[in-house]
Amino acid sequence: MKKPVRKEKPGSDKREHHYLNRMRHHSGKYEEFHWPSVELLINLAYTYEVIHSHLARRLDEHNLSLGAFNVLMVLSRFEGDGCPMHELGELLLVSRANVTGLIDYLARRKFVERTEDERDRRVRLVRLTKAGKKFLESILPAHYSRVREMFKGMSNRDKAALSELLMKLRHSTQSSLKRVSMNGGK
Amino acid sequence: MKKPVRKEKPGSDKREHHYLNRMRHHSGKYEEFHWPSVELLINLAYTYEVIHSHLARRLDEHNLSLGAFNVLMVLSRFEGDGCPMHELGELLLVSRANVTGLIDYLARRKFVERTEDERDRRVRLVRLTKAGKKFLESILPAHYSRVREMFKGMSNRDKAALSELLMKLRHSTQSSLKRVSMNGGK
DNA sequence: TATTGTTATACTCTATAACTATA
DNA sequence: TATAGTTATAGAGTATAACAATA
Repeated sequence: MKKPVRKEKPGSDKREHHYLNRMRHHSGKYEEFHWPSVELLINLAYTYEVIHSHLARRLDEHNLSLGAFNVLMVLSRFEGDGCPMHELGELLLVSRANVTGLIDYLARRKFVERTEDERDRRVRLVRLTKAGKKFLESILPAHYSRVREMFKGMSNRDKAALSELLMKLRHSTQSSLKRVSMNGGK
Repeated sequence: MKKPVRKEKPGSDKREHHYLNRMRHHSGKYEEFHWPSVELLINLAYTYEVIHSHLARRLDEHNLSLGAFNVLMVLSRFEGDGCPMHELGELLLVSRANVTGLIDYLARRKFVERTEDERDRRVRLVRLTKAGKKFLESILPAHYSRVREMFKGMSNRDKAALSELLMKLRHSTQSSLKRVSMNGGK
C-alpha cells in the first residue's frame, strides 16, 4: 500500500472576499435570498472544511481514516459485551454496509474483534481488542491536545456559546426537515 | 447512468447521548482532554453533516454534485472574461486536478465553456454558457428558500452571532495551524 | 526553472440493491 | 415478513505524481 505524502493547504482569504462579493450580488437578485442564513451556511461549511481536513491529515499519519477513528472512539465506551454492528451505524450515521467495511479494516489490523450475540444469533457484537485499546490510548493524548491547541484562540465562554448555537441550529434544522418530509417533500 | 433513489436519514438522538457519555468518560481519563473544545468539535461535525447531507440530496435531484454546484456559483461572479482554472481551485479549496474533472462534467452538460487567455497561453478561462446561467438561475430560488426554511427556527440575531463565532473559530484555527507548521509540524 | 492544465491512479466516504441467516 | 450483516457496485470527494505546453 503506497502512502504518498500530503501537502497541507494554506488558508487563502481570497475565498472570504469572493463569498462576500457573491452574496452581495445575489442578495439583490433573488427574492428568496436571506443574507443571515446564507452567510451562516458559508461560514459553517468553510470552518468545518478547515478543521476536518487538518484532523484527517493527522489521523492519516497513523493510517487511520476519520471513519475508522470514529469507530474506535465509539467502541471505547462499549468494553465488556461489545456493540452490535447496526448500532455502530446509527451512532456514526453510516449505513450497515459501510460499517462492515470499516470493521473489516480494523479487524485486519487486530484492533477489533467480532463475537456472537447469544441472545440473537443474527447480530454480531464488535469490541476493541487489547491491542486496539492500547493503540487508541496511545493516540488520544496527542489528538486531544491537538484539538485543544487548535481552538486555543477562543475563550471557553465563546466555545460554550458556539456549541450551544450549533446545537440549536441542528435541532432547528432537523425539525424543519422533518416537517418538510411529512408534507411530501422527498 | 443509473440513479437510485436515496433515503433520507432520521436524526436519531441516541447519538447526542452517546457522545456526551463518552466525553464524560474520557475527560477523567486524559489529562489533555479539554471539554469545551471537544464538545465544540463534535457539535461542529454533527451539525455540518446534517445540513450537508440534506443539501447534497437536493442537488442530486438535478444530477448536480455539491462540487459542481459550487463551481457554477463561483462562475456566476465571473461573467465576461471568465475565471482561470487554478483560481477556481483556490476558491473551492480543490486541487487543479480535480477542477479539471468538475469542468469536464459541466462542459458535457453545456453549462460552462473553456476559452483561451490571450495574455498567458498556459491558462484556460472558464465561463458560464447562456444555458448554464439559465440553469443556475432556475435552481437558485428553490435553493435559497430551502436554506432560509432550514434555518427558520433561529432568530437573525442568533444566526449573526453564530456566523461571527464560526469565523472567529476559523481564523483562530488557521493561525494556530500556521504556527504549528512553522515549528516543523508537517 | 516554475506554473497551468491534463491524465492516471488510489483511497475514503456514501449510498443502494441483492443476498444469507436468523427472528 | 422483518431485521442483521455481508457482498458487490457505483459515484463523489480528495489527494498525489508525472507529463506537455508555456512562461
